[in-house]
Amino acid sequence: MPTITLPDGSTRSFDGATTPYEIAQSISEGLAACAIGARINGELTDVTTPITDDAELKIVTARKGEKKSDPDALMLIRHSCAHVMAEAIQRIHPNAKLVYGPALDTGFYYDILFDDGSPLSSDEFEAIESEMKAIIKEDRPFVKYELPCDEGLQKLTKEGSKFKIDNAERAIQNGSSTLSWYVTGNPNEHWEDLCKGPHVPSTGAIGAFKLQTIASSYWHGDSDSDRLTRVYGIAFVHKKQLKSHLKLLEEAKKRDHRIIGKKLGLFHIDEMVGQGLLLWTPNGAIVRQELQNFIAEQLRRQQYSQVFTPHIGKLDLYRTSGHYPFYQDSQYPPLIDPDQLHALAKDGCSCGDLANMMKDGEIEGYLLKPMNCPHHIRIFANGQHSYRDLPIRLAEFGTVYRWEQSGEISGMTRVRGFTQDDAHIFCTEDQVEGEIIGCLELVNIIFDTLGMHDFTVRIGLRDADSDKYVGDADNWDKAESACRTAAGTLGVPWIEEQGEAAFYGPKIDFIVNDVIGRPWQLGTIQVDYNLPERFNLSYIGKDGNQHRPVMIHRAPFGSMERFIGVLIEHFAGAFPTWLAPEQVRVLAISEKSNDYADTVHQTLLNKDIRASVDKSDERIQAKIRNAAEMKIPWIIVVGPRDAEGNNVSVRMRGILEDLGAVSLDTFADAISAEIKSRGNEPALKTCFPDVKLPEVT
RNA sequence: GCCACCGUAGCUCAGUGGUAGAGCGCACCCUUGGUAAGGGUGAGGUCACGGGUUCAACUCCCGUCGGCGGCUCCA
Repeated sequence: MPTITLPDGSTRSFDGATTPYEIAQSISEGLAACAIGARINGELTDVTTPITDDAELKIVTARKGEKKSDPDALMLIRHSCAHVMAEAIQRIHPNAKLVYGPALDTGFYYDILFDDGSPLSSDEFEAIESEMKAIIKEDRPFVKYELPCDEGLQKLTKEGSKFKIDNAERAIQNGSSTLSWYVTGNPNEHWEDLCKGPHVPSTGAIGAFKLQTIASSYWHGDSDSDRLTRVYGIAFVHKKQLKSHLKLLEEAKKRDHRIIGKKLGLFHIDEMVGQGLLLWTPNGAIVRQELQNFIAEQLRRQQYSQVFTPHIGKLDLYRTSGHYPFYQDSQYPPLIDPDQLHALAKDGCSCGDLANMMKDGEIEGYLLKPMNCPHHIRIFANGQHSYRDLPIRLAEFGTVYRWEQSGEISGMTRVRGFTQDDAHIFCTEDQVEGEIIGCLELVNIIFDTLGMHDFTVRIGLRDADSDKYVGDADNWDKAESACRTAAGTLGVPWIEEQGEAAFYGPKIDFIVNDVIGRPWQLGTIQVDYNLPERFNLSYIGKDGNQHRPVMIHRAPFGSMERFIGVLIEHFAGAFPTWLAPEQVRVLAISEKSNDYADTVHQTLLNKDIRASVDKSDERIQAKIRNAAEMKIPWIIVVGPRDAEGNNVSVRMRGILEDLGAVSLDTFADAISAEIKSRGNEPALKTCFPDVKLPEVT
């Protein structure tokens, strides 16, 4: 007599074993018709999964008209669509070996091995899609059958797919008592796949789908293992959702910083200079400089001391810090001391010998710095420090170089040379918490000013069972609790991850997503017990004895490159006035107004506004369009009418029409105030108090 | 680093085994126009680079470099 509790709290009793489908039917035929799955006691299941005991039940539905579908419904549909796709692919490529095909938040994929020398190409998408459509049209049921593990393994062994055998073995290892298959139709007649499920009741429940891209992956993510072909797709309850999703993706692509960066002339990556080595072009340099000025201002307020250090340092420095040779694979090779190089050449040293010497660290020379900390440490170590001097906060926009894997390099977000908004704080154990809070305050101010509220905070804690960590347990506990307390001051949700700490201390990371939904770690705050030890740092305490300071590494925005890359996408290139490379463009109505346009231009320049003037012989319509395309926040149009009254006619980015005329001085002062206040005193409000900003930019 | 795909004018892209095209941009000319593309003319390309096949390669094959999408990695 199972009693079923529904999400609204109501209960229903049944005489014997039942299923979510039967329960849905008992509620209404309409509900049953759109039921595609269920959650039984929180677990996602088929609609046909038997219920024998009391349970909490949620019926997962997919209705054609709904605007937004239940995430559970999408998971079911996508997972089922992966099956349909696999069946379609195997119809076309009978020898394709299926590996693994899960649903994702963003769609689904299936990993497939084509070992008969006929790799899949996206040219075949159309053919696959039409097979899939046929399967969906047939509306064949997803039928589950189970076998005992040994019997199931026997069956798989007979079929001979090591991938499926592996999947089954993993399932058994994870505690499955049986193995299950899903047949798309009638057992022994139609296509089947080893699968834990759950699935939609029948293929017809897959409302709309599209194959997206073809990529590659490794079996088990192991680069020495089989290379698989991964086909990505997306599926929805109905066509309309698919259409709007595809449109969203298209819009997102337009925000891609690589596209906007080119169009707005923000940066350039040159084949001749090198992969992953970013050239900041004049417009991008302005954005970076403004942002650095802003950060530097905050650092001064927080009593940081700015330092400058060179881009290279002796290998010994990095031997002491441990960066060399531990991280050799991700560093540019050392610059060998010229004298030693000549001597080695004279001795007939081969390239192989040299490579081995480098590997063993037996050479003299310099390293392009992979981190700024060793230099900053040597600044601290130069001289004696009293506890009264602490904390000492050394800040630098320090450029570092790392040999990132060639396949990883992309746009501004993954590069080989980048400038961190770096600082190292040397403090006492008791000061750690306050210093972390200070770092987070800075993060808050800057994210807030930029309107970036969509980020995740992750605290990396140590794994209590591991002995890979340096520093004593008490200090770790203190530092970890300091991270928690500090994170609590941010006012955004944060997650804790055990075992994610660096070996030398706990950390706080900030993660944002780019337009394509890829997560990027921006900044990080890390407590470090290791380097002070390695460099034997000390300060004189109240007791007159030497004590070891604690170090905090913090680069709240990570690198200027990645941060601005993300920022370009955040603003879709439409930077707020204070950051915009070109803040105002003055358009002369005709040649007759060129002189006045020059006057206006000069007035703006005198107020430190980044303005330009367009005196080309285009019509005003074209000039406006050109300026708008460049996402310039303010366009002012000047003609004889304006010249007469010493006015300017104003257009603001984001508002489609002409706002009307305002006096030149009023405008210039208002823009100037907006820039100086970094957007806190909007010029629109000053010049046109009645105009309201549209909600969406 | 690995796999798939791609590389044609400054940009976006079309194209073919017989030495190349469009739109935008650029230059010049006409136009002097009050709020999101006025008109005309012209200049620009060793078709990424290096080999090979061929009577002939931008096109086919191999390699290198670079891009893109993944996988793996990111102190």
